[in-house]
Amino acid sequence: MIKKSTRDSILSILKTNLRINKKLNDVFKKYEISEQQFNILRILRGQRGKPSSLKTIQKRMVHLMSNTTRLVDKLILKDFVSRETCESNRRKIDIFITDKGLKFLNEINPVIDKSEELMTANLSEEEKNILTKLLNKIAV
Amino acid sequence: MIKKSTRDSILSILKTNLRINKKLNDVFKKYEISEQQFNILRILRGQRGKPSSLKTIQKRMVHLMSNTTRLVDKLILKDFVSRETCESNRRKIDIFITDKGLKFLNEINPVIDKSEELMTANLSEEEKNILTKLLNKIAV
DNA sequence: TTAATATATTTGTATAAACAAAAATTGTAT
DNA sequence: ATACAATTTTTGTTTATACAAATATATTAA
Repeated sequence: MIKKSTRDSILSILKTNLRINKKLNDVFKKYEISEQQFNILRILRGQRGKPSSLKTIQKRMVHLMSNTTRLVDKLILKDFVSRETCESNRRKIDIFITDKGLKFLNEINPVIDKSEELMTANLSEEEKNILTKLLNKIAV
Repeated sequence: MIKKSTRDSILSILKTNLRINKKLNDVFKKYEISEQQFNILRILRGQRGKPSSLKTIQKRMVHLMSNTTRLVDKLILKDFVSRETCESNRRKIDIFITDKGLKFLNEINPVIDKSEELMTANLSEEEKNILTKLLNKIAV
């Protein structure tokens, strides 16, 4: 028999995740980008000019999924990233964020940030830290 | 500027959710059922013989999504649920769990329960309760 | 009764995801 | 050098998801 505290906590995580995603997706939808595309842009920005390979992006993505290729395709269509084959290892491709991509990020990022602050507004600093600590002990 | 505690806590929720889903999906995959189908079966079992409409199921589902019809289709193919139009309101359909569905649930449920207990094994009772309480204050 | 509105479900369609297999390149052992 | 394995990316295919529109029935108001 499963403990009530266990079931409740797991269920709360799943449900809270859904609520968060819903709120975030409202923003993403408004800016006509998907959450995954947004995450890729942020990973690329973090590189500060250095290129990333698909593999690197994939490893860092929150939603590690198979089709980074096609996600990047879509970002290229929007002219948010560029792609060229890596000189030193021609299996790899180098992916960069463009100025347009950076500009877009600068526009949407504060909106996302504000949404996240709002979502956690009922928690104190300490509570947020406790929450993070507890979550990091789950399913490790 | 977003607070580190905010970003960390939100990110922890998203990532923990992914880890949990991964573990649960391992079980679901082994039993050749999807998480959503499993949840529908549990909702139906909770009815103890009383029928549910699609609407009812949809409202109770963790992943409230549009296509409950097609999920039920799949459960019918497996002979886990039955469907008939409601006599008193012919817009509705009555959905029941079959004996085969119940038997299946009894088989997979303890495996899921055990997986959930394992995932939260690093937390005490009290910690799990705190976690649930904190999560329920987010994105409400 | 008829029309308008609301409710419940189904269907169509476009997009995304999961997964496996293929293709291209590199590294290694013999 | 050749063959074999490993790495990285791409492609194909099946299934799932989101969303809108369509269908069927019921309810309400004139």
